Amino acid sequence: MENKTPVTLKFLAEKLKMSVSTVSKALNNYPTINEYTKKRVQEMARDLRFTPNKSAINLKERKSRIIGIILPNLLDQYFTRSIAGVEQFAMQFGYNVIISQSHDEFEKEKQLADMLLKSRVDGLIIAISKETQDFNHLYQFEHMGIPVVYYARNPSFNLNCHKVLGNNFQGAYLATQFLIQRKHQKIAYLGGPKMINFTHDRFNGYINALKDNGVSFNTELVAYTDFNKENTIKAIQNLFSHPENLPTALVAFKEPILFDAIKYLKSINHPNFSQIECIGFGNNAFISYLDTPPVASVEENPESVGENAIKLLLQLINKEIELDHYQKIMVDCKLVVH
Amino acid sequence: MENKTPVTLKFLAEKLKMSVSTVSKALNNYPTINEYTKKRVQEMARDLRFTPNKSAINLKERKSRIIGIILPNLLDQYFTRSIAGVEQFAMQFGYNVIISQSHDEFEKEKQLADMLLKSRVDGLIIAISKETQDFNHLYQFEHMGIPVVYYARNPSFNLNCHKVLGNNFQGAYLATQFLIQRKHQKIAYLGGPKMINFTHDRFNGYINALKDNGVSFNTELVAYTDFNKENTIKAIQNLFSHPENLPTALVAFKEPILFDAIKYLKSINHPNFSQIECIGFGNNAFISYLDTPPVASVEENPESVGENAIKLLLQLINKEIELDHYQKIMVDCKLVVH
DNA sequence: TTGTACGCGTTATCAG
DNA sequence: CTGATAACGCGTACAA
Repeated sequence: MENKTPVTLKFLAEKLKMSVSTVSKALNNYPTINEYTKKRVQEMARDLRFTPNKSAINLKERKSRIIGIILPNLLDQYFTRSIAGVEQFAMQFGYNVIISQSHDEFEKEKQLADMLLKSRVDGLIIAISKETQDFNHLYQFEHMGIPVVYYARNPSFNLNCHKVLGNNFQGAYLATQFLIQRKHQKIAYLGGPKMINFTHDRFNGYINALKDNGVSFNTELVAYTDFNKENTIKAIQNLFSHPENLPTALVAFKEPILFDAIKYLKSINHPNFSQIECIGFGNNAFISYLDTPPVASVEENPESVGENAIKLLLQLINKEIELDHYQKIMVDCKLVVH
Repeated sequence: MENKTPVTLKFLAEKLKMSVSTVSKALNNYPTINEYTKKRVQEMARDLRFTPNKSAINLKERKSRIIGIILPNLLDQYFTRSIAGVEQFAMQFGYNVIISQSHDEFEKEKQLADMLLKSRVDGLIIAISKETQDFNHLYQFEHMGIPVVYYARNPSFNLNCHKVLGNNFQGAYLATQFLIQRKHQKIAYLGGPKMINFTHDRFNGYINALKDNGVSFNTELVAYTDFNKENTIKAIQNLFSHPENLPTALVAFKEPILFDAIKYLKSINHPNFSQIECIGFGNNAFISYLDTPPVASVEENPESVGENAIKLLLQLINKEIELDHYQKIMVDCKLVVH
């Protein structure tokens, strides 16, 4: 099946003994083209499987109808779920989506940003890597008039940018309040890496829920970990090391980490294990398979976060919102009781 | 920050009072350009943040250095894991990757294929949707000389194409053999949707392991389900409905389904529950949190499947392998004991 | 060593 | 109703 000559407009035109412009117009259903001519052209195009070259169109139109997404990790369900929200809306408005993962590395993120810039995406949605402190690779986009929406992960506080974020404060507040209503007074908080700045918001939600409900706060009930299992165990050991302040409940910043914690407590046969009630962020589908599941989960609605991000981005692309009129959208969490 | 004039080669040339071609050559480090000129051009390009327009280059070079990936679902860890293998290798050879999900719908898959075709990807890696029977949308690629590698999911038997598949036969064989070695004689097989054709391979692996080890086969020990929990429960009820043929072990085609099965058996307090040993395909990371985990998992090495797919695709792109010299690569599974 | 001219595939303008 | 022509941004033979 030789294919020396790609099927282009010119090729069709030669076959049909017409001009390239007529062929183009016929295919695009211009009203000024004779019906019979249209038929001929369109049939020939179909038979020869003519496929318009998007690069040529992009070049001409000076836009690509492509949205770029950069996210840290496709193995994290939060992000894959968020994509669904983006995709659906983008498609609906005639945009395609390029998904790429930074693996939480700054260098990789920069590389991906450059590639998307060269591809002249019409907009970028990004959840920054945990290493990202410098934003030059992203400023470039705005410098070229390409809108960027930061989502899921909050960049440094004083950065002027468009953001769509989960309401971490409210999520942690809900969780803590729920546990208080279940008569817990010693509620521990297990936080995440401090450089991920939603850690603070969640902590504040926890603190405020305590305060608003008249439960006293105790630093012995707070510990931090990262995504490393051993560090989580250390943190848990810490939390449970004060006999006069033994936690009866636990709020954790992320579910898999919570699972590690539960597993550990169970493994050491913690005396009050069966009374301890836990809540984590995530609402992982696997919870239904656990024998000692968390009492509830903070559902972060990542699809909705993605949807809000793409909606905002499309408004920016269509200039319904000024590029430098920075928006901040918060998506509320929901408490799901198991 | 106005940006009326996009920074193009022409723009740079005017600024520098040189010709466009000189600028182009300088940026591409042509040996025929004076060192001093190069310096000037490159500095100016950097200062003005010149970013080459990929559409223009694609048009000129008649290729995009982009690989398209279509897969059914980003929520399935098998597929997201497989992407890692593809990405790494593609990047290394200067290719970028466009990931898109068909949501296991034929129409969506067709739509995505068309868009990738228009984008003139240099190659396509696809795990077909479960609805895909017709392959015209994929033939188009080969018709235009663009190689396609089918991976993870096996298209209909008599389709001539390049394939990279998990060795499902071997995986099921390993699992069954392992259970036999642990003295099981009544090993049930829980298969998946019949239209997903690896179901047959796995069943054959099961059968052959039985035969090779002198264990008799019994149809009462075989049932099929899909991804619906209720159907799984029905299948399990079926398997355990013959008192004279009660399974003591179970091989399941996919882990989440196996978890449903285990959960059900536990919920009804099946008398010999604690003796039953199970193995499923997947090796899900959450297994470590289960109280009654499968005794082992069939690790399908999706990263390796992805890696083999991209390697093959690159060979096809580089014409190291003829487009119509169809290849079939099998990636072995590994048994992981928990 | 640098510049000129052309073409990649498409669409839009304007003339016929 | 149809066709010639220019332009989008870039790379490269060929000319100077």
